[in-house]
Amino acid sequence: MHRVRATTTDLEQALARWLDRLTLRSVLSAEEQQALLSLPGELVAIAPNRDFVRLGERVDRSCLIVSGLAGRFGQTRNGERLITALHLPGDMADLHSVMLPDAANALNALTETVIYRVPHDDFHALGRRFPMLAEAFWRDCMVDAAILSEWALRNGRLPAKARIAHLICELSCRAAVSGSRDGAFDWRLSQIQLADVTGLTSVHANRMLRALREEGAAQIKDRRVEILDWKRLRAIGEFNDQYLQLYTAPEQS
Amino acid sequence: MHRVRATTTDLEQALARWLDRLTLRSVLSAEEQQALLSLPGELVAIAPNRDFVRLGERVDRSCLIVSGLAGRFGQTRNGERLITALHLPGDMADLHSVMLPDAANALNALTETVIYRVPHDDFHALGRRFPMLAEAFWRDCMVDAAILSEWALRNGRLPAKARIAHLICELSCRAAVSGSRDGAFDWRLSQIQLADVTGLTSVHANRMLRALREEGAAQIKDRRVEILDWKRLRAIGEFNDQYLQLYTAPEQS
DNA sequence: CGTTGCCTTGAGCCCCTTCAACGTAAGTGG
DNA sequence: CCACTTACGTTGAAGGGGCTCAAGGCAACG
Repeated sequence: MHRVRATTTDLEQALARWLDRLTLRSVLSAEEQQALLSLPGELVAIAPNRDFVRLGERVDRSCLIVSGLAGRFGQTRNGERLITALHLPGDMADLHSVMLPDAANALNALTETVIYRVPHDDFHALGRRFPMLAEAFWRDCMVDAAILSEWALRNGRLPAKARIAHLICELSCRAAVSGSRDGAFDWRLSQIQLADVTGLTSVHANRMLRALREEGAAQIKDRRVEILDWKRLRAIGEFNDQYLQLYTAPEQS
Repeated sequence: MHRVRATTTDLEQALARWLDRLTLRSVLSAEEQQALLSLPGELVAIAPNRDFVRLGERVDRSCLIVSGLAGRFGQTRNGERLITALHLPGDMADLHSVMLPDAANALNALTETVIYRVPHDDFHALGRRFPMLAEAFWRDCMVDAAILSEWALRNGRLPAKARIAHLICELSCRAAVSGSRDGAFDWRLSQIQLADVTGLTSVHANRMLRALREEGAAQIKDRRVEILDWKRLRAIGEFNDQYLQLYTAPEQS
């Protein structure tokens, strides 16, 4: 973990994406938007497979994912792991820590990842100065909670193949490849990590990926996923993007 | 569903409990506390097994559980259900709907339940007048999210018996029977509902309950659970109450 | 050019499900 | 007070989805 220079455009892009996420569901004035984009912080590069928030640690900053991919990890006594959240560039991965600074889960870089650490104090200051921003933060956290709730249902009640199909659909939507649904996008998850997201073993995840490939739904190759038949994949995963709240018209409240 | 009279003391108690929940983690002035206790609303009794928030519905009020027990339900295409949250008296079951009014999950009365419907407008007004209350609301939602995250881990990576033991431990803590851990408390969940919480079938939930009874960990009888050996139950369920945030000293921020 | 991490495939087993039957308690209407 | 219904709990037998264990392949990397 070391400080990073020369990626300011990446940072601007990530902040802009987060702003997009917020304005998708909350109404923010130009001044509020500018204040958000001016949040101070520190760019840090994290090596693959390293925690940048450790379990039980008390944190005083939240992490915006600038590039790469991050996961929230839970772990049982005998070392089995479950990933309870995935965070793409433009996600404020642990905004919740502003309210609950004692990390109940570790945050781990699943690939080479660059994060931007923003002090909690600045969120508090911003929220106090602009109540609508405070609302937007709260709302953003609730979207993450809605995703988690969907994951609980998926991992609790869907069979293995459906779980994987569902995840592919979700990441396709969140990566905003949209437009043509039959397309391809970056897939940085190893099969081991995929298994940790879906509550399976990597052996079985592998077999289910094969099944999805053989029936022409989707295939993963060279760190990319190709969606061969969106409708079929969506049907297998019983996927409905409503919970992602992507089309919630923000309302003045 | 009909209006209710004559339970004003129950209501006061439930509001007081919710206030306790909040002040456990947030610092609130006397004025803020009074404002919270004065929240307007409507008392409604819900018959067992009835939804009081329907899937997809747009809601404009949040529900405080006054008495009874409520569950948040997810459902797969072929009708399998999963309960992703349980709410006891004193819980504002869908405070999150203040930020996301489109219900992504149904809320269901698991027993005869009385709720107190508080208009979203009043939360907004309160949050604007008292920023610390807005923070307390946000924080309260994050505690529910932390519980959900733990449930995802439990249902995704623990075997059946451990899942049930874990749930019993959690509800024991949340019901605040505390003090002596080896004790008894109300248990209103049928085995079918227990299975829907833990992602099992009721048949297997039944067998695991028998196992827990036979090894002297806990037993359920006549709508009550008796914890026979707290340490053993806790070990079986790999339970650690940290995620419940019960001992988080509230800090001035 | 050995090491390391990940993907792939096979064989056998087990936890949990499915299916089915029966018991019990509470409620309901005659 | 008694048939009838309904909901829930209990138990057995059999099957399957996913796990475990094991081996081997490939690509990247130092």
